[in-house]
Amino acid sequence: MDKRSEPAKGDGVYEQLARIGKVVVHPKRIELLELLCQAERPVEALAAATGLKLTTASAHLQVMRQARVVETRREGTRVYYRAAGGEVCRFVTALGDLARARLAEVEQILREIGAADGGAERVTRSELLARVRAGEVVVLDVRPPEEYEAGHIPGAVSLPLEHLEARLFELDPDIEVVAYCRGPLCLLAPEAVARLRSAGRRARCLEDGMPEWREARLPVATGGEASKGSPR
Amino acid sequence: MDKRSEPAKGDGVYEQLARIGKVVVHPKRIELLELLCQAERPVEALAAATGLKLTTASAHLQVMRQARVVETRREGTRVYYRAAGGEVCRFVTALGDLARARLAEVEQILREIGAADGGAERVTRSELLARVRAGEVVVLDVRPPEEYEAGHIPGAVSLPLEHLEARLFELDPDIEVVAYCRGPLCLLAPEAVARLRSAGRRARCLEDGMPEWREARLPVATGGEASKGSPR
DNA sequence: TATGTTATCCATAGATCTATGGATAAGCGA
DNA sequence: TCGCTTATCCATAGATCTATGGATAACATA
Repeated sequence: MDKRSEPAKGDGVYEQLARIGKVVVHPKRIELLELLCQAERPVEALAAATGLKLTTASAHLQVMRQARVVETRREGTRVYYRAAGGEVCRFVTALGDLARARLAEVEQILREIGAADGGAERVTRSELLARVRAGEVVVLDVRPPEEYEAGHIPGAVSLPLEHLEARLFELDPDIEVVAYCRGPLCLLAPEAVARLRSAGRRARCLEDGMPEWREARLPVATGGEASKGSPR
Repeated sequence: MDKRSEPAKGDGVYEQLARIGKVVVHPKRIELLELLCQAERPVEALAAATGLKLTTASAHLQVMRQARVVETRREGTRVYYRAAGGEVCRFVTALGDLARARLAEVEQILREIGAADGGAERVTRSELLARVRAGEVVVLDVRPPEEYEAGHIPGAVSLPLEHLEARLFELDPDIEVVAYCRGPLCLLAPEAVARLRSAGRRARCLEDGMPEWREARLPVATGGEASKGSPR
């Protein structure tokens, strides 16, 4: 008669799968999950990033935790949430791929917002590897610093979108820029490329983003940049 | 003011993803989707297979259709539903993988029902390929005939679980049997293996099932068997 | 111990979802 | 055109989900 304990409820396998499905039925939860696939964050930051009230965000996170797709870590008075493993990111990626493939609306929206501008001209991962090795391009990580620190392409420069103009001088004008961000649905890199181009630079987006890079088993670096930033 | 038309509703990208998420929030819809990843079927068959009333099944299928994860084909008075593409199956697979990885309950349930019995002793796809080439094993497709016809491992014998005992004589007792079914969550192959063993045969399950085989880009045959069954 | 910060818990009103029976529609064959 | 089969549409009652404000809990620090 154990009816209140959270883990069990329906005992069929499909009821269990639906527990996870529940996570992706709400737009904000998908957004949260995508953020958590980039880096861990405290509740407050997640609420701010998604435009949710603190209590609402917390409630959503509880749902996700019950489904075991996120885990937490406490640090003082703060609780850091993170994706509970590679399968989680793979699942979100599969969801995104499916949506892009089947829902014309998605591509449409991406186009309208301008994210699709680089669609035909994205750099493949293997091309990037070759050209970066040859010193022909510089790689730009335009995500927020905490995501960069949680994992980035080795050798990439962290330059969050909001500092792009201010720190433009750091980039050699004669070398092409390849920007990347969270993934195909993320607008950061396309926006960066647009701005770089209007500043007269050569710039392109990388195909996909960090999760896909990781998934391709390519090397990932963590922590701050060696050359700049306080190593705190 | 266009508020009733189905495709648009929320226009953010995440609202669109949630349209698809909605499909997997209900256990029965996941079950339907998994069936549809194996073969197309008319509504009535789907209702029967999942234990739903016709109208309820139809309602679920409408939801899935709105999300564009299934497509239909009309044949006389019957409407055949099918998964809307490879991304759909990939998505369901990712969901299953995630559930197995994160929800201990799933493995637990599978074990209880007996599906996990072959866990440690499943045959990998590459091993199967090698041994079947060497003529050391016979491959058994224990799914319903319509699923076999929609796509099976080349050379596999169709022997639906319910006919296993009746047609046991067709199998050479001296050669090992490798059975496969829909995937890691499907109970057909494990059950078949259990029965074969209790009949004194050597038998094992293939890892995963048909969708994963397909996903691995291995060859897939369609239609009935060359040797038996009307070729209609 | 008192205070402030960060997050969770709780109750609830309003919105959304599900199952179901009855009516309707689309094909098929006589 | 008249049944007959298969599937969809419609209205609805009951269940479930979401957002939110207020209370509570867990820490840190003075």
